[in-house]
Amino acid sequence: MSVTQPVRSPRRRAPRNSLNPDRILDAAISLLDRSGTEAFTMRALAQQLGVGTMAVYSHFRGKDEISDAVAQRLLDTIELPPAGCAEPRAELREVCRGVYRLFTEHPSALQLLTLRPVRGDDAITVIDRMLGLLRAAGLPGTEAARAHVALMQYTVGSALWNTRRARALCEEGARERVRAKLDALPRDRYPALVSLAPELLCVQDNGMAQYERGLDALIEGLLGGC
Amino acid sequence: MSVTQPVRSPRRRAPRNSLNPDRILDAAISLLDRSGTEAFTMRALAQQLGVGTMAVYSHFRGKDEISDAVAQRLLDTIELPPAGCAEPRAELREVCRGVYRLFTEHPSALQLLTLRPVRGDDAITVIDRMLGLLRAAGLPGTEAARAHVALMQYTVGSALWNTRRARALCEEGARERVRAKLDALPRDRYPALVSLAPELLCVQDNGMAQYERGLDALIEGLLGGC
DNA sequence: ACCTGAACACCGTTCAAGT
DNA sequence: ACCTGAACACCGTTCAAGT
Repeated sequence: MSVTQPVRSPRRRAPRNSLNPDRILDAAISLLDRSGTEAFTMRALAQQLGVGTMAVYSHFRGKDEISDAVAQRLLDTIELPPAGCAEPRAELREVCRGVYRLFTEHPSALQLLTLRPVRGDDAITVIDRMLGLLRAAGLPGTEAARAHVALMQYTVGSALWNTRRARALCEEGARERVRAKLDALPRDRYPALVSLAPELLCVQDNGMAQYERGLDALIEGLLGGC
Repeated sequence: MSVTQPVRSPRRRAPRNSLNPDRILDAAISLLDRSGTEAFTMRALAQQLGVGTMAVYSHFRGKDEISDAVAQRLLDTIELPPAGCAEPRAELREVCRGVYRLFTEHPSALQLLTLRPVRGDDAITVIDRMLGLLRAAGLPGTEAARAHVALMQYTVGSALWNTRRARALCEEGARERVRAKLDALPRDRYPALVSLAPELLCVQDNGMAQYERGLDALIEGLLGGC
């Protein structure tokens, strides 16, 4: 028997300084967006970078530090409307939509944030912007703070709800199973649910539209007659 | 050298049928509440039950099935107010508060739900109840479905936000670090944030009160003049 | 049938070593 | 300094074996 060369990836030694924090974060985000938090592994990350597993540790203390940096970087990419582009109420709406969009476009960012308290995970610019708009809309200080937190909570909850649903529907025959379950429900025990089942399914298929409806209601309730 | 007995846990063979699904779920919930999802391990679970790791597999297909069952069980323990105890609006509020309370009392339940799509994770009774109340409050079918989803999203988001914050504050000196960071912010770049920093911190220290404020606003916005 | 330990294929990370 | 593979202490789960 002759000695054969290894078939799988006879990876050469990576050239010096080919790796840097930015390249690592790019790869991490792409990996997370493509395959989710479960597949986000130091080994997978290194492989995507074409580098030995331990090479990453020269640039980050460990996986947690990478996760923190990813979260921070994504939060900083939230797209905000130009300042003063509309009346405060409408502009506020746009800011919230920007936050929602980020979280639905990067579902794993949201998961990262929920999994573990993240160091310095504040989207400072966004917070300041929202608070300013709430004050401009006529809310006194404490009320503005309260309203801001409520808006963020609703936004995070909506994004989470929708990505969860999206993931669940990916499974084979999930839609049919839900349908069958709803149809099998005793009408006399759950009258409202059974009669509104189609509406419920339809509403949830329309993530962004549903988010905006609730957002309008929440803003209306928070700002009131201001 | 003499052969010594093993010092650590010379656990006897567990008596037959001492284990059952309910006991396992109890242990799982207590473990999750006490130590969080990170410590929720098949090995830790078995140890808490005083049993070999593989014993659990005689009752559940695997960890995922246990997680599903835990989620289902917790959702079924949501405490609801007696039906017809108040006018629909007030009763609806109570139902939402019940959902919020469950999620803040069992933070890991929320994490379980966000980590993975869970089979049959519907709190059927709660959904039916909320839909019924929304209709009783005067909303037409589609609007009731929309409102229900919005309320759940806000509730989940609030609970998540607060447990996250609670966990973050557990860390040594976390409070001081946040304070310092806010103080170090340039006032001219983030005027609203800097001036409202105290209010922001205060609002977030008051989870349930903040939740109820936002809830009232949301219900107000959703039901409007109904 | 129910419970067991050994073993397997993973994971994050430590360490000593190469360049 | 940056990158490497081997090794360690974990994890969920498969398997063959005990009672």
